[in-house]
Amino acid sequence: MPATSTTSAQTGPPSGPAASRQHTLRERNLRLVASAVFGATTPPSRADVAAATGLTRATVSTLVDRLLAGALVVELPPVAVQRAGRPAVPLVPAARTVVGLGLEVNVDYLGVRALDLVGDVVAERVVSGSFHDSDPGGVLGRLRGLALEAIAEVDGGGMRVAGARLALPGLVDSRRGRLEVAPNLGWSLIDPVDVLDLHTGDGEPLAVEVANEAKLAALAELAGDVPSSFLYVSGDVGVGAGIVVDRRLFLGERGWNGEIGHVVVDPSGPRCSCGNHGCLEQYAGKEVLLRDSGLSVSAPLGAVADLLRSGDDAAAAAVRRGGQALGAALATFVNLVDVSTVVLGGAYAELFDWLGEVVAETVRSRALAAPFAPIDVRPAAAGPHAALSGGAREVLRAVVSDPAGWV
Amino acid sequence: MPATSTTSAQTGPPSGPAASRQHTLRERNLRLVASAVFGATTPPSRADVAAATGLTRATVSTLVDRLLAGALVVELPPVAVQRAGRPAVPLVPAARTVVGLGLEVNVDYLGVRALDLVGDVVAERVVSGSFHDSDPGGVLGRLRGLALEAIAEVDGGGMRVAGARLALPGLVDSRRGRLEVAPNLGWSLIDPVDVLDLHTGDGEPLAVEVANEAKLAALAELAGDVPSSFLYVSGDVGVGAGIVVDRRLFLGERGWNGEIGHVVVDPSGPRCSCGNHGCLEQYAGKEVLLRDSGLSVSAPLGAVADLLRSGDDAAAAAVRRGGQALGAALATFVNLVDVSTVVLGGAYAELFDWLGEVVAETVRSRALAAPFAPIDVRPAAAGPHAALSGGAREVLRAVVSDPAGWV
DNA sequence: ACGGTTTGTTGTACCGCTGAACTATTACGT
DNA sequence: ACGTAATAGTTCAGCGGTACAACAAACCGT
Repeated sequence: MPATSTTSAQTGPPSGPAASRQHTLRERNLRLVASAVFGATTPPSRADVAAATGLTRATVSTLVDRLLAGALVVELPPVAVQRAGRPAVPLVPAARTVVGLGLEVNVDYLGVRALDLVGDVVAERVVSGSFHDSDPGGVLGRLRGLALEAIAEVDGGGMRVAGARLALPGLVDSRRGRLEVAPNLGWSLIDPVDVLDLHTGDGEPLAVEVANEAKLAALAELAGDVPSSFLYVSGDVGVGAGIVVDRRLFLGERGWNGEIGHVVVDPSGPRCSCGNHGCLEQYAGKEVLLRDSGLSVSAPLGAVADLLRSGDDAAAAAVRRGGQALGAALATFVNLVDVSTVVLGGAYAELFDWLGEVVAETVRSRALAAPFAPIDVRPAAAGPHAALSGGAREVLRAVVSDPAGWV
Repeated sequence: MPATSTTSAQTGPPSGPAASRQHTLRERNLRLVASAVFGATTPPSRADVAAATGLTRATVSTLVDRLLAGALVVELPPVAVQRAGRPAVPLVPAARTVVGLGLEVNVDYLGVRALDLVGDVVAERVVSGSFHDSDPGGVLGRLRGLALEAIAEVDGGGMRVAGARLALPGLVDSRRGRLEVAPNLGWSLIDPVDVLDLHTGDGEPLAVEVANEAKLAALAELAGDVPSSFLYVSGDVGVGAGIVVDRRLFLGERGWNGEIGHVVVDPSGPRCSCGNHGCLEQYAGKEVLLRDSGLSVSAPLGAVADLLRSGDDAAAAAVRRGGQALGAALATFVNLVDVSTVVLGGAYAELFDWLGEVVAETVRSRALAAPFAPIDVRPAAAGPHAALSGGAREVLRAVVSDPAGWV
């Protein structure tokens, strides 16, 4: 439609929320029903869903039928409950029908993981390596190979791939799918989506969105027993964070938030690569912890844990110093965004037994809201390569929150 | 309805989003139309609204009729535009029909302001004073008196009061309407809504919500030409902030975010009342700026401006030091929440001519995202007592975003 | 004066939810 | 064994709300 150059008002094009038509009701209620089924602790019946959502059983029935047709939900055999009345048909997320793909390139590994709606891993490829100052094209080509294998496997099982998320350790413009800079990879100004050029089994182009690694790892925590709002801190060479409020990522203006690694802990401290002095990374970065423990910066973090277990003084001091710095930076973080739970992931999860208490004490003594709402510091519950699961989950969340597009 | 003790599923009560029925469409589209009229730069016609929203002219007509009936919108006389066709009827927000009430208790004044949908001030009462370590009951009683005067005035003009927001300089639990603590007032654990006990002209109880002063002041900036996401920093005795993303306040878990005053600028700095060392308030708080300029801590801030104008060295040094500290803290803030515009309000707006450049330079040199998206530092555009306008605007925003409740 | 153009209104069709009646399937009491 | 109560799920008329198309209103240019 050409611009009809209607004059007068400058209300602009339909930019904001769209008009609600009849089918908008369908979409919204379909999402409501899907959320009720996917979010329930016990497989609910249609009647349960009706009670939980406020819709009538009639409406729920038609909506559930649609979800069944789309293979997002399946019926379990009616369970004989000791009670009068027709037995209920439990509804559960469908296994192995629709999957989300998580992709990741990190400093020491790259990988792919496919999750289905139940949360099961249905395909996975992870390879270790060292990707410091690596060649983006080559590395992404390898990742593409892994992804194609996973897609083929998933496709062979008769499943559909709903989409993919690529996790990268750097500043990502999610909107344009562009990596601005990833210092630890030595990458800058890359359009990884073009390089990956992924397609589903039937040739359709596969939607790949790019996001920061720590933020997707944060989302992986939602699979476990975690409050609806928390900070997730991913300790690695760099230190990044994801802010989750109400089970959703808070991204700020462009998704470049959570850069806790460059909170200045002490302006008279050592110089950081970012140009400032005394950034958190200079106290609690993985390489610093290794070095101050008397190990090689390329050693695995488990070596520090081994030293700590054997009572090594240098390692204990390094971890103590790092923990205090991390606690101080987290107190600032908590004061600025107001979240009462902190999840320590990555290297910090591995060292939690020695690090947790120091961090918790420091945060609690410095956070303003601590007297009113105690701050919980806990280790990450998601397994290794959390960003893979987080990315896959995010794809599936989009499916559940807009089932209309998949039925 | 008693708990029917239905067994099986634990989907719980209808807690999340409610079911969408036919009238949900109405509500949503009514909001859409209202937003189109209220957000337009030029008074739009029904046809313009239809084009902007994607609704048909028929639907827009019926919805506009409802807004006209509810006196949220009025028609202007058709303007003879030099063009073929029937002249359009411009629609504008209705003046002096519905008002929002902003209330505030601060350290050196208390007041009430009533704004109508056009943004005009239709009633205002502000009294100066010193409320350091004051008696909550007495002060809130005085505020109640001012509010009653304003309500009577508004009511006499035939307007309806849609609600009220109370701004307080402290930690507020917005959900429960409770003030946890306001150090500079010397208040703690107050339920101001009960004390105020406000009613509209026709005896209905008036909904009063409590919020932090800096956050409401931030919302006042939305009246002017400001990007949709920004940080607002309110410099006074304490230093607070509001985070606005997408023209909405980001509140974190409980609305206790933005406590930039206690970002540690230098851990070897002077001790702060919060228990830490080297908090921003110890460098850029109003009293520190006055003291370091060689003035009494109770002097008005204009005195510092006078000294600066006359080229006083001590004042210049104090402001320079404060500006650098503020810039450093803001860089941390920007790194953690990702917002590319910083609005300096309160004392900092008054001193912007001398402070702005130092702050901007410091932020730009330290914020990680600065090379990719330059950070704009600007003075607040809202007038004095910004929180009053922000609170009133917030009430009206609620009306516009749910017009169904007011027609 | 008359066709062309844009605005706003009227009436019909259609879509999706509700509510009530109906069927299906179990438990329980006699 | 049989009827009654209880619960789950389905069917169908009714109704609210939007779209679409036709129409009336008010202006322009020639």
